[in-house]
Amino acid sequence: MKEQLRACILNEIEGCFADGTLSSGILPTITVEKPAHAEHGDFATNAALQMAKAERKAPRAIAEIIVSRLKGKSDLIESVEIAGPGFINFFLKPSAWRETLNRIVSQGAEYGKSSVGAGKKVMVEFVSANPTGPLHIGHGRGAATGDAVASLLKAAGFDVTREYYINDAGNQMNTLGLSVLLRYLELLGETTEFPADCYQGDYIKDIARDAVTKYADKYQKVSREEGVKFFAKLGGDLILKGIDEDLQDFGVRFDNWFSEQSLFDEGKVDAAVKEMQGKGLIYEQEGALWFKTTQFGDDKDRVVVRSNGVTTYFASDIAYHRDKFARGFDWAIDVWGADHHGYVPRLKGIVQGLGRSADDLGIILVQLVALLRDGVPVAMSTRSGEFVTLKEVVDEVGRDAARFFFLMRRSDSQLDFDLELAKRQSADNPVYYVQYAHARIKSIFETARERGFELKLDGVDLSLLDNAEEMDLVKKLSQYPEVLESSAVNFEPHRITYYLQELAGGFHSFYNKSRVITEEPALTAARLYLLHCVAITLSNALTLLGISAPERM
RNA sequence: GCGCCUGUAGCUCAGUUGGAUAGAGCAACGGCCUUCUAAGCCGUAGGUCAGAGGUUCGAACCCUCUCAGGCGUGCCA
Repeated sequence: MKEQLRACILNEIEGCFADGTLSSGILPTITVEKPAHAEHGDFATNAALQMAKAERKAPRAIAEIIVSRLKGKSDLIESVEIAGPGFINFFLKPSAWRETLNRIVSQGAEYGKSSVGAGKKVMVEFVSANPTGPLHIGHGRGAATGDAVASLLKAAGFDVTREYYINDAGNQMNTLGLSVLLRYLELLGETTEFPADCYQGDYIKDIARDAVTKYADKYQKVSREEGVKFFAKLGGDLILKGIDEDLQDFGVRFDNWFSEQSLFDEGKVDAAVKEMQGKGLIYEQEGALWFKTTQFGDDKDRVVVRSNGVTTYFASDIAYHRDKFARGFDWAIDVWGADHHGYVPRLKGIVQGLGRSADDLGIILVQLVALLRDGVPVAMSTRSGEFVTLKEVVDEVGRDAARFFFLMRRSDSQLDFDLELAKRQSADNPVYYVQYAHARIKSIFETARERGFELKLDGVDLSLLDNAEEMDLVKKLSQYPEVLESSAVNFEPHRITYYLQELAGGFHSFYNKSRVITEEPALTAARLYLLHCVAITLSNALTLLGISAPERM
């Protein structure tokens, strides 16, 4: 709708150049947007303001010229007026708005999707937590965000792959192996000292306990080195399996799980380092190899291979991102905890070092979650092992509420997650507010059916939808595709949660003002048609976020 | 010290990428259920957009500085 109008305006401006009423010949970059106040029309453009300088004319005079040409040119437009310093306000015909409803019905579950992505291959990599412990609530926000962004991009026409990068190489796996081994030995009666830098959580003891029942004292007899290695593998596999289960319960499924270790096994780390050396981007100093990230705007260069010959995680990152592009992805999106924001320049450096644009890597930073219970902070500390896991949260408040809460705020701002609020079945709780709207509509359809009204999709007189609440709803529905698109390209799923609350609010207002099932069959049919469209749109948006649209509540 | 992020109503946050009189939800106050789900609706009140300069027709948004908070700044991951 907006784009049609924009095209129409630009067309008339070109017309003005052609017949000499405007002379600059410079086509302005104009905005067409929904004004904050309804009295300013359905849409407004700043075209005349933008052209004032180049045309050396007063904005209002330019607006006059454009408006005079626009008259009668489009069957969308009811009226046009010039306002304020030179805005052109458009009032569209109600019939133009109502066309949205037919589009929604014909597109159904596809309504809102677009093809701006043009099939571009994009990988969204998210969660990627070390397999050294269960997912905690912070990972949950990353999971919800990554999954929603992936869905949004898919809906915007991108070819999306979801990937989990498993950090199964390096130090932390040894620490895991040692942690399990020590607990295992403890259970077998050995008195051992459990170091502070080992993983303290009870899940380590659980793994050790299982190992005792399964293997008895078999691994008490082997060398320490062999024991650590064995339990690192055992623990890593078990924990990863648990992570996968927790994610599935949360409604997140990955297309691919990518092992860091495989990069080493397949020689990809060496190959990546060699490639960068070949490009002169890696140099040696004090026995270590350094990557020239400063060349790409980083504060300092970063070590790739330490002087003891061991590679850093950064070397893996080079190899991993090189591999992503080698696999044919045009665009790589990484979702990180915001505490890693310092790594943005060096990762952008990798991508540029690979000969690509810095924009080929998109990074979404997800801020901390502050867990509350009735407004009181819940103590969380990874150190002591007393963190709140994603599973606990999902078990307590449910998948839908958890996902909605995680997505309610811009990802780079901190989030307060109140467990009691998330469970409350009242208006304070936005999840229920939105889901209730959907369930209420379904319930109306049920009642309608009992009273002999079936949903009609043909021959419905939509012009009967003319009161304020109905028109507001229709307009709100028509915004959905734009909201979806901007939400996708900006990685901002929170816009969808806001939109959902507005759409649900529009419905609830309508519901309280007007009866759907009336004595007049034509009006009833028109309103059912409208609500059918609301239900489709609510369901489409909720589905995108991984939240259910319940039939009844 | 340097770098990044944040600062909008009492609280939690939006603000369509620079547009017109800055918006929601909680909380507060006042109303609405014999009628399709009150898990709902309507109304009132609430603001120096941290502060100061600058850019221009026009700034919460862009630039500079100051203040406050958070995070980062390893040959750790």
